[in-house]
Amino acid sequence: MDDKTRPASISMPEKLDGGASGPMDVRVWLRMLSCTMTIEKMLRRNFQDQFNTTLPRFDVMASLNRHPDGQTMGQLSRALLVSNGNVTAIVRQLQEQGLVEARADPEDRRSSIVVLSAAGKAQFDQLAAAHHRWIAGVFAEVGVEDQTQLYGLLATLKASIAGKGQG
Amino acid sequence: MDDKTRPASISMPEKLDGGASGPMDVRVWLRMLSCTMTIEKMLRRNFQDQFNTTLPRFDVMASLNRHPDGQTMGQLSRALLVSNGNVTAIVRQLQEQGLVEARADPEDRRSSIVVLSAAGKAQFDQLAAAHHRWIAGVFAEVGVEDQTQLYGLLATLKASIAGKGQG
DNA sequence: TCAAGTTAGTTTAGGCCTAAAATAGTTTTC
DNA sequence: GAAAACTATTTTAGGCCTAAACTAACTTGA
Repeated sequence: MDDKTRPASISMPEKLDGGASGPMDVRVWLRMLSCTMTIEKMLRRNFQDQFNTTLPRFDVMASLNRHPDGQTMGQLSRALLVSNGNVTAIVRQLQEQGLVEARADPEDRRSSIVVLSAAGKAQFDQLAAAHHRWIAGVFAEVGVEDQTQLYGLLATLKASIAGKGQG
Repeated sequence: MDDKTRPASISMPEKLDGGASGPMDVRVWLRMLSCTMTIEKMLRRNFQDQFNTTLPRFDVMASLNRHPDGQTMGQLSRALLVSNGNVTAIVRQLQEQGLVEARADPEDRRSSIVVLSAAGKAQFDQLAAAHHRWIAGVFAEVGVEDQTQLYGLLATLKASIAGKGQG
């Protein structure tokens, strides 16, 4: 295959995380975007290569794992912040693989309640362990103090975002 | 339209940024992911609503703006960390709108060199100004000290990522 | 009651993205 | 100089994602 098709799997987008030019807020944003995209890309690739699954499917399974009684499509959509139609497609795939099951909602015939199957739960445990290993690898050289500080600063950013409209 | 289709435009994915459970590194990752996705979503929506364009197209234009002599498809692909085929499609769209031009590479007939057109440059200036306003809005309540600290911590993370393989 | 409005979910059209295969041009090596 | 290897790019198949249109079912209120 043409190996140039695939960007280096664990390198930073140099041009995106521009050196030291421009206003500080934009520089922070570009660096955060660059880190996030790089990690996300690594996760996607690892999920694909090692488990033949995808990050969005993992996200759905993780959400269902936190809700043993199941969730409706709408609850999944809101929890994961993806569109309703998108959830439809992802859940359908998980259903085809027997990883989740849908049962009728006794209180609302429009809804069905999606739950992790036994097979899904078993697979999720493996996925979650691997996911944690991968994240730990990425943060290996960030001390726990720095992690805590980062966590706090991101809370500040999160609050700032919440306070802002569209611009 | 069904307004539930569209997730709240500027809220956080509660379930993703889980409360205070799990290992610190995963918590940091989920919070960073959540902030990044929220900001990215806001940018996409604003680009769409206010300029009828998209973030990837802006990224290509930004890269070309930094390279007045133009870039080949491969250079764009590497700079933006997206696949070659993807660059092909985005550049084609920009070409159709007259925002970029492609000229033959005199030294390699396989390549063409893409440059921002005059119209493209003019539009980019507007887009960049708006982009900066939006980012400034998001970081409005994050003090410059905090921004600097965040920038440094992300550098640490970036170095940690670079030091790690696939897991 | 029953029409109007609301809500849950699916479908559709279209953009983004990747990996892999295919095409075309360039370089290397014998 | 020609075959082999390599490189730049495009094409294709398929997953992710959204907004908007649509269907079906529930709720409300006169």
